[in-house]
Amino acid sequence: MEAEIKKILKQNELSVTESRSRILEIFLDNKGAMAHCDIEKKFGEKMDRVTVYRTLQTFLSKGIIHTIPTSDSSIQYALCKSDCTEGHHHDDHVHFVCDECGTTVCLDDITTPALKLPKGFKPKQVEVVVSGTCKNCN
Amino acid sequence: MEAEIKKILKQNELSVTESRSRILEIFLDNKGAMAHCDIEKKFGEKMDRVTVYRTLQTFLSKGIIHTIPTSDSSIQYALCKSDCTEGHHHDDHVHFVCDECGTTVCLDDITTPALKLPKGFKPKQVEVVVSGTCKNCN
DNA sequence: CAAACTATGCAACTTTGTTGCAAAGGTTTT
DNA sequence: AAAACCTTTGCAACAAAGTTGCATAGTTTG
Repeated sequence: MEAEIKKILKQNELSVTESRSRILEIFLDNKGAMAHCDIEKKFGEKMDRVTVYRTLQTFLSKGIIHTIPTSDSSIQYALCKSDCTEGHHHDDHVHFVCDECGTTVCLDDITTPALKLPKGFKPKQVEVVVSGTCKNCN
Repeated sequence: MEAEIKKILKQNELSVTESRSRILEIFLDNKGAMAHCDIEKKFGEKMDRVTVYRTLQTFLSKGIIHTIPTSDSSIQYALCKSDCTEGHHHDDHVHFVCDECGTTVCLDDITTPALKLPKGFKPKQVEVVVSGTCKNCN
């Protein structure tokens, strides 16, 4: 586990620090998506809020994590699949938000469908977020 | 126009006030989606921030407007089609966000596709947000 | 191990969203 | 058309979320 974390950070040309390792560990443990505040709560007072913000920013720009659109004002973050590299994401999977337990998961095997758009619109990325009841709450 | 605004408010059992009329007018003018701050800017100091928040909340709960999920922490609001009533929305259309001009539009004629989900997942609503270049920026 | 560089934590601040309450505005009744 | 009634608005004060600059602590490289 620790080796895996180190590997991911080094692959992305990031220095291996305690904060980064611990945040990355949480993402690896917890397969679902997390908002900033979820991460903050996990640490209590052991880590500064600012560090969490900056670490998430760094992970985002390196393509280690990606964001998931939501209808409230929270930003959900989730681990990218291993074949995501800087500037070359594979964010073409469907996301599922459970109305009961509130968790967000990536359905990595369900790819976003092709869509017919009106004339003049050139699509670059398609985001799909399905809400309903998840496997565990059913 | 004024008559139209009055009609919509009365249909939804809302008293016809200046703030509500003016916010609704902006939505009718400006066919695209708007975030809270866009609306605030349009008024300058003529309307209190709190009033904008409360008016949007009211319009949301009555089904006059709906929210559009985003990957940043802003919430986008857009007018519902006229066949939306309280508690019975028709939010099954695709949204398009332009990377160039930043505007968000509802593609009312493109409905969200049916999706095959893994076993145990029960979908209730499907949100689709496409980003790319819009008709005007092409 | 030391020098060079980068990340962290703190403080101060800005922005965004919420709540209670008195005053102003809309609606209804007569 | 005015009074009584109810709802909405604006203000103030607050809470939460996010940002920035800078000194200190931690990491990496030679």
